[in-house]
Amino acid sequence: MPLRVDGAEITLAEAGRLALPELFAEWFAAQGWQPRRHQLELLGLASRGLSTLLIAPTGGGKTLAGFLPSLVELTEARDHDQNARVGPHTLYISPLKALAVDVARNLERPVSEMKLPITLETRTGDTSASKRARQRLKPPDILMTTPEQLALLLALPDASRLFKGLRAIVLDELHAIVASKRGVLLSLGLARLARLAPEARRVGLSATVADPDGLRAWLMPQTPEQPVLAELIMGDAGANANISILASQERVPWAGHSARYAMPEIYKAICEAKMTLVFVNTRSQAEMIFQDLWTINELNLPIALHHGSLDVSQRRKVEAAMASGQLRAVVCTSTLDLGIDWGEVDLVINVGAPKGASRLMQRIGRASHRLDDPSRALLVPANRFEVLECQAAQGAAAEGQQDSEPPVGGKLDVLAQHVLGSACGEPFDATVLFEEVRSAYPYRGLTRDNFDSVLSFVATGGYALKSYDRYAKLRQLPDGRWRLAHPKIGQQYRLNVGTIVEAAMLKVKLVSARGLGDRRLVGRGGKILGEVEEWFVEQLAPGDTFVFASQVLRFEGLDDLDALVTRAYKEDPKIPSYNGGKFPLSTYLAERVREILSKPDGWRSLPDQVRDWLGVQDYKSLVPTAAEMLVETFPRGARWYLVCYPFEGRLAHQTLGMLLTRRLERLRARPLGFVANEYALAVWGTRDLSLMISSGKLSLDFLFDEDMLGDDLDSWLAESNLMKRTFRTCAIIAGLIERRHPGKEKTGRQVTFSSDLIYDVLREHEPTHVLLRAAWDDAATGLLDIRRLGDMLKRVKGRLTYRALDAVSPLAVPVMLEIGRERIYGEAHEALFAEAAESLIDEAMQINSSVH
DNA sequence: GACCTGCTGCGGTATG
Repeated sequence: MPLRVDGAEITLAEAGRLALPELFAEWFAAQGWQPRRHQLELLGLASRGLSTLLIAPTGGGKTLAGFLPSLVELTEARDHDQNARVGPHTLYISPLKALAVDVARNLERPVSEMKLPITLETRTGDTSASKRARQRLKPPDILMTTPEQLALLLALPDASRLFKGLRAIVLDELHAIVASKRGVLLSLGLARLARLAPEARRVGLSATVADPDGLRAWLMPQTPEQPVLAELIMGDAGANANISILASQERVPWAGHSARYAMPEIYKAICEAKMTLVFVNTRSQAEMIFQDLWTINELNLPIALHHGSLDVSQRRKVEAAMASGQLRAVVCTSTLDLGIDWGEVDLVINVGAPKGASRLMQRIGRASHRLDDPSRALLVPANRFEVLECQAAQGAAAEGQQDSEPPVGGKLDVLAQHVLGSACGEPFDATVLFEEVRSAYPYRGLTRDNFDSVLSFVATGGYALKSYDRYAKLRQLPDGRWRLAHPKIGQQYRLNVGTIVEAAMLKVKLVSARGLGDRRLVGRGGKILGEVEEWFVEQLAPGDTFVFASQVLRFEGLDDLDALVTRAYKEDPKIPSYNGGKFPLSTYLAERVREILSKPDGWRSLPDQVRDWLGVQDYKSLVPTAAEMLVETFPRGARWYLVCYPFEGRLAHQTLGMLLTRRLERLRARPLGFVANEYALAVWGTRDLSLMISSGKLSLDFLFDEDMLGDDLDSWLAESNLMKRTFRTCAIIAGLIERRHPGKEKTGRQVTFSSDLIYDVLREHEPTHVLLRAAWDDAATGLLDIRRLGDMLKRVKGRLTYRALDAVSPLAVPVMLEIGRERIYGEAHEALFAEAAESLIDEAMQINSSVH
């Protein structure tokens, strides 16, 4: 893209000389670099005090671009009141502590090489208390920190003094942060900064996203009238990624997610590359694949493991080994999605469903540092449906389509935390705070009513909890402003700041043991290997074995918050299981999968086995077009099954399943249970569903009508454990329940217990409590995916295609195989037989049976 | 005997 100055086209080098002070231009030249276009553009906008969103792929000097204007300003003392300034000139916010440290280290080089008169420091939870205290008195020019630390800094009594001189705020990995409650908290911090330092410009650094305007608005203080957008700079796109799908010689499984069939082929790809990242979707799968690779690792390649449940020290070791080029492969989860570029990765393997085009592109981007090198990636589908999903993702990548998550909207529990934090500094005026909060993009639509109920919750606990002293956190001064009820509450706030709420975890401690049975003596001291979720350990009996931290361990017993284990040499261990989040199949990829299905001409590019599968489906039942939804009924054993294919992801299907069974119950169809996967939903019962439909007793249009969302959702949800879990998170974030208290850590069980208790009290006495509403909002957008379900029901209205079949169809096999594998709603007490896979597949693929 | 799903991230301060 040519650059123009006063109408004349100029080269980048010339532009660099124009915009960059000589000192900087020389330094660039000494590196053998030319300033990139986006770096110069950002300099230009920053010099006019404009806030900017910079979207660029990794490896393009994006971070340096973000800091360049600050370095120049600080060097040239364009900043007039520099001597008067007490606080930092530039604030850098990263979602990862390690990234803040890494960026600081990278920035120190130009600063020291050019001998710039600039101080820069990091401040995270790892920073020593003494350094933090010193930083308050004498802050650096550039402070690099996390969203949580910003909240803490803003809660200091001298926050306004500290930030008055702030000139720039750099927000790294913005696309990732806005999609979480951490981003919501950060947006409130930014709104405060906008009041303390109205002149500070913002720089957002982001990967490519689906909707840049959403991020541009997120960056800016909003006014009620119309959205205010930051400037936008698009960095040059990198070379297109070279993505292939594993063409396996093996049989691709009908269901399951292990991808074990492909292990030799994955190993071969690792052997042929210099350095490979193997991304998987879950921690337990990372453990499993790592084990499998080791057993076939004939060449003894150095292969490592990296996921979020491993101890930090273990992870740092792997990272260091990677950076110094000692490893040939790392099996990892999304821990390595973001941040630092570790080493010279030249191949990315993604095992299992990609789930989303943007997520996949982010991962693949890890495979090239240099902009002009195409990244190489290999997708390994774990089952037949995933072949379709991989192809959808491959197509999306080729077209540069994005499906990144939009910013999370204003949450009431996060607001409650912020309101409390606001009172920690100086007393605040409610109306001033309300206006400030509304200038944060996620809260632009917040009503005064909602704000007031949050404020009253923080002040008193709300109507139902008013009589308990401990929930009264604010007092009103005679002039109407609000202050903390007690200084102790400020300390409580600081200890519990942040929006990350973890499941109850136990540390896994490797100890020594002697003897057998009752005489077994187990040591108490040992090395911490990492953490597993409490509920998993609760299922273990002493003597059980499981794989963790890439070794087989024997569970010995509990010691307070530790699970004691010893080394074991048994075969068939249990795999540790974590109850983590679930990434749903993105709507965008779902659409593409439906497109692929609906165009038989394109099936040629699919592997033979997958093509045959779809071919038989087409012959025996039907392969739906992109717009319609296929519903099939068929008998099997003593039951009748109804299978539908919305392709909307497991979460939405679970909710649909729950609602459908309730509706079928009312229609006297006697449903017994349902099971869902990412693509389909199966419901079954004892009555002849085909007959009910053909005789008009059961109308599919009625069954799938959108009004079902109003049906029983509320009553069902209120009773469910899911809602209690969600409430626990909101209650912790809002400060109703403390996770940490001076002097004592709470166990997960204690927290859960008090949370359940409060939940029941509120449900009975104050069903409209802010936190119940917050929890409902989270459940609706998260675990239940109600919006998506609603959109789907709208989409398929009047477009249901129905087939009454004699027997199971090929497309139904994967979801049918899920039966017996998981706990089934509605049929908890009935013993379920798992479907015998072979007979099910034979029946589905038989083509001489009669067809309706 | 084959089969097994479910991510990541942060976190205090004043005083002795």
